[in-house]
Amino acid sequence: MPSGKKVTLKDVSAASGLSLITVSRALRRPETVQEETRKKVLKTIDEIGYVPNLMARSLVSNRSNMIGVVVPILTSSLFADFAQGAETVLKGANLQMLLGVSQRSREQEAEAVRTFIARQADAIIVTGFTHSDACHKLLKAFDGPVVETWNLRPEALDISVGYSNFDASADMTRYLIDKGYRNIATVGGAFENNDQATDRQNGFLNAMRQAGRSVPAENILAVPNPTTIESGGPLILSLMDRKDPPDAVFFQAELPAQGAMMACLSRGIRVPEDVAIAGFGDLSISRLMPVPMTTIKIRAEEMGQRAAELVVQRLNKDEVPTSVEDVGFELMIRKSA
Amino acid sequence: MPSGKKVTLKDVSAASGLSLITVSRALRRPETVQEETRKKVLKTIDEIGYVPNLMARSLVSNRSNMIGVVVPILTSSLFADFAQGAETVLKGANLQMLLGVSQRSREQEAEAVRTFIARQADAIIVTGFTHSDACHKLLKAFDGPVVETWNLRPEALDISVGYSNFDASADMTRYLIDKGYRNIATVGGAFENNDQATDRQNGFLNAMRQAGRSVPAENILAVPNPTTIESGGPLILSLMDRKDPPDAVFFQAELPAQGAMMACLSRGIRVPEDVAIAGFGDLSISRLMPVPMTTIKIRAEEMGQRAAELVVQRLNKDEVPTSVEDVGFELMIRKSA
DNA sequence: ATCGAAATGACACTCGTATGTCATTTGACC
DNA sequence: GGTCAAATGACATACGAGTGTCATTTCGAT
Repeated sequence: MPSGKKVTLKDVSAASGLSLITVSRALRRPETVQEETRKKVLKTIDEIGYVPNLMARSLVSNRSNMIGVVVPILTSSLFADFAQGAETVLKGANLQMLLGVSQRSREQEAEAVRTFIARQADAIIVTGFTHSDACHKLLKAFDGPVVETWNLRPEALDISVGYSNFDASADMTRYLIDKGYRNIATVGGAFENNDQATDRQNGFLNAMRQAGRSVPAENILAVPNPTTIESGGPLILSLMDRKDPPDAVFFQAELPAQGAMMACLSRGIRVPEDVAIAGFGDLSISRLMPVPMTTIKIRAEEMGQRAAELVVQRLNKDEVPTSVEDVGFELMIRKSA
Repeated sequence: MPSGKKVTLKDVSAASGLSLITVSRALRRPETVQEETRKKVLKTIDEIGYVPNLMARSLVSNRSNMIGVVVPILTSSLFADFAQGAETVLKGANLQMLLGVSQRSREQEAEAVRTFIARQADAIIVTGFTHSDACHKLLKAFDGPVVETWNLRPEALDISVGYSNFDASADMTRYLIDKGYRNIATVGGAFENNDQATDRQNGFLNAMRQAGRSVPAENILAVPNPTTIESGGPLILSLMDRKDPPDAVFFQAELPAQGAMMACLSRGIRVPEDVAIAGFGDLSISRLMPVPMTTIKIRAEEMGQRAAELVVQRLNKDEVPTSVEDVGFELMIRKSA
């Protein structure tokens, strides 16, 4: 273990022969000390390797400069994009991101939020609007900006940055209907504690209803949580084995859609001739697949950036004009449907 | 902004009518207070929503329970897996992960490390062995476990957990040679400040040399940093347009390999008949591609877990038997080469 | 009622940094 | 040598939690 001990301001003071106060001033208000003194301090700091203790500083200033961010999982491109977007903006504002992973469990989300609060985070960014009572209470009592992301809902706690999962899903469904598909199945996933997934499902059902289409129960399917590329293949193959197979399948998550397409192609099932496939999420590979995927593009990185930007604005006491920001989505009509 | 003010132990004391000391004891050494008192304290805490200030606690205990982790990028499945692995283990040990993204820049890495130290992180986990002088100095002076990951190198600072990029690359190269490919090209990427990429390149070159194969300069290619799925297609198409195109291309990164395969297939270039493609990284889709990808599996999540586990062990003052841990890799021989 | 132990409280001090008030030193200028 | 401002220093206090020492209160057992 590389070892040195903690070097404090006091050590800098001792090593430089200057008083603690002067050293402190040289760093915090350089204009109040002589240039020469300041240089001496900086030189000493460099020599003995002093790094200021931000925790102690935070205790005094009542600002930790840390921002808590909760994501359901990291190992999903979109959430990684989101986290990366947030991290970039936060770093630019000299803020440290605290990352928590909830695994889509309300308890883990609450635990992460509790930890952020205990660590004196200045703001908290969470995914979705579905929280446990405890978590809700914590966030409401929290003294700082709270951003809910990845969806739009009326019951926002404070700020929200997202897109309408309901509308996105409904738009895609309408597109499929307009395209003339008559036997449309849908595959949801990761419903637990997940308003995004629920809204996607409802968006589909609503659009179908509005078009006067009934949806037989066997056309509403789901893959286990977390959604993976592996789950799509077996599912669509079992669908295609039916005597009245669907002519279109709308996957409410991208990975299973990709897996489904791969499975179809390797079984000689043509996409979209034999079955159309639509996804949700638009990963970078989707466009390059053997049959480019028709899907919904989500601006995950931008969402992370905006969430962070709004936090920064709030913390700087600038007003935040709108507290609900819709970053939108985009139907990517390609070949697969 | 949800608002409440900071609630301190003192407030609990006031609200409960108990002295500060008793409240403190009720929490820290429950056996020294009466059961009834303890309950009263807990009830008050719940009522007024007290959350302990871990920063203040850390100041005294000299332990922040935060662990800094630097990754080059988050938006790469493997690094996300790695971070997720680390996060899971750290959370299990009641440790908070501080995530820093270096974008493969030495300066940003150094900056992240400096921040971790300033925030009193108890341990630091970095990617690779290539650090700026400043960063190296910081890590050497750091008073806590330092883990270098994603490679194995003799010049480790402290602990290291990784696999041999050199060997992995060399193994794949030998496999291609043994398979009878005679005109093998390679595509590297993200070489800047990246010992992993460098070692992969050298592993290839070394294996070729040992097999008595010369590698013409035009067979050594690179994609820009960061590596993307988009870069693979144009590159392999230009290769295949040569009058003496390679019969195998070893991509030292997975995404360009995937992009290359997709591009070939949509151009009617058969894989592996017209050109074999090998990758490095084995993302979950690789196995499911139209032509399953021959590649090298890296245990990214496990690497993150082990790095975190070793940190936890060290912090618990248990001995860490080996300070160099090889998590290995695996050649995944599939159809594409 | 008395004794003793357990429970609780009071006070001082620590961690590293920051700041406000006031005192002292330094140096330049006349 | 005297004056004044700038630079520096000393001291106290704060942030929130925690500990050590010692004093006081409470309560049960005798």
